[in-house]
Amino acid sequence: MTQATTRKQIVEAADRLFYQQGFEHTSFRDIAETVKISRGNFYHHFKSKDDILDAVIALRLTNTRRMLMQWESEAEHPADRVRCFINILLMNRVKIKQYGCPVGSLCSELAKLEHTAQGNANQLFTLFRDWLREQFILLGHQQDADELAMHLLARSQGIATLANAFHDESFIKQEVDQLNNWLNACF
Amino acid sequence: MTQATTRKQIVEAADRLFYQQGFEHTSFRDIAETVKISRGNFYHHFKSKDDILDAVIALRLTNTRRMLMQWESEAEHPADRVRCFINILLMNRVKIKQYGCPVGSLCSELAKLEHTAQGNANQLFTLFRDWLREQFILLGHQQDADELAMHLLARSQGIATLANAFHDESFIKQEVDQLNNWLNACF
DNA sequence: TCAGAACTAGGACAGCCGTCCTACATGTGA
DNA sequence: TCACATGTAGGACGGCTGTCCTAGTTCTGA
Repeated sequence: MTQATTRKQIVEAADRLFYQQGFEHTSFRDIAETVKISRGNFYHHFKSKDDILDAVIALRLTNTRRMLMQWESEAEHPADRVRCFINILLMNRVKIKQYGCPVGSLCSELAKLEHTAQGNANQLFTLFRDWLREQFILLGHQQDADELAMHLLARSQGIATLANAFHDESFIKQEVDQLNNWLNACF
Repeated sequence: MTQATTRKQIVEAADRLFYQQGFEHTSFRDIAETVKISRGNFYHHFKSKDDILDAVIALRLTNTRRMLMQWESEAEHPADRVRCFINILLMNRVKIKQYGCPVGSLCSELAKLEHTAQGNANQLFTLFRDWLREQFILLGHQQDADELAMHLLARSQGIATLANAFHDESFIKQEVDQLNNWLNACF
């Protein structure tokens, strides 16, 4: 197997496991068993566990950028683009119910660990924040675009946290309706 | 030192450390150094680490109940009581910026660990949920009291998560203003 | 064909984890 | 005063952690 594919498999397994079990709670053994690779062999591809975390965050950043670009091309009207964002709560509701939001839970964990990768992980939030702000500007909210973007991000985070805590999918639907109403009142 | 005081010290130190560093990331050594007690000596007071977690959750439940009762006695009008709830975001804004919400971050972590104490920790959320629902009923929202309670809880969680991720206190103030406006529109 | 790079397996390593044990100190009530 | 419960210190334990090493295999290009 080429280096590229093995490395990719490791990063993708780590991505999944970090989301499901948390970064600290996921050991090299867990990843090794998933990828079916020798435990001591990671260091040919990564120089430390933190290095894997960096790669996972980089992967998520790339995937997120791609998703945002796709939303832009799929939906012409900025309001429809924001609706795409709101809709991921619905689309991922089963996983959110089980594991919460991948961005929020990672940032929370790294904050508690005082981990140096905090800044990198927060870039995931910043990506959404900047993109949403852009859309709100296009909707005529030059003054309060960032405030609206942050408000929407916060609402989404709260929905994910409570849906996870109460293991309740229907709460997501209920709140997504309210978010769409809120958005419609924005323009 | 009597058993009661040592036990209390352990629980209070664990409470603080679990909040600041997370449950898994906090070791017996950490707690032992804080309380200045021998590491192997915990088992005279607790039979396992999970046992300490149970005691910490019990402590938080007691403190929360006391706080809710105090709000009820301090504020006659249900809207003012809900304002007390909203205000803890402001009062605890420095700690929230640093460590997030103690309830939300604990529940998120335990969910990822698939820990048996998940249910106990969620009781903290339920405590607030039931109490808020009660207030909304008194405000004349018999039909959607629980929905409003969950909505407010989710908003608070989101605010805490983002304030923590962006290390931004001012965002809390900004959103608390919006929450108060939302509450005023409720009755 | 063959040298050298790329890759892998498996185990050694130091250190930390939660847990448990034993020996000792302290306090308390008869 | 003394027996006994209560509380404590310190270290042993098995197991897991991330990291590193070495020996062997596989691949690749001249």
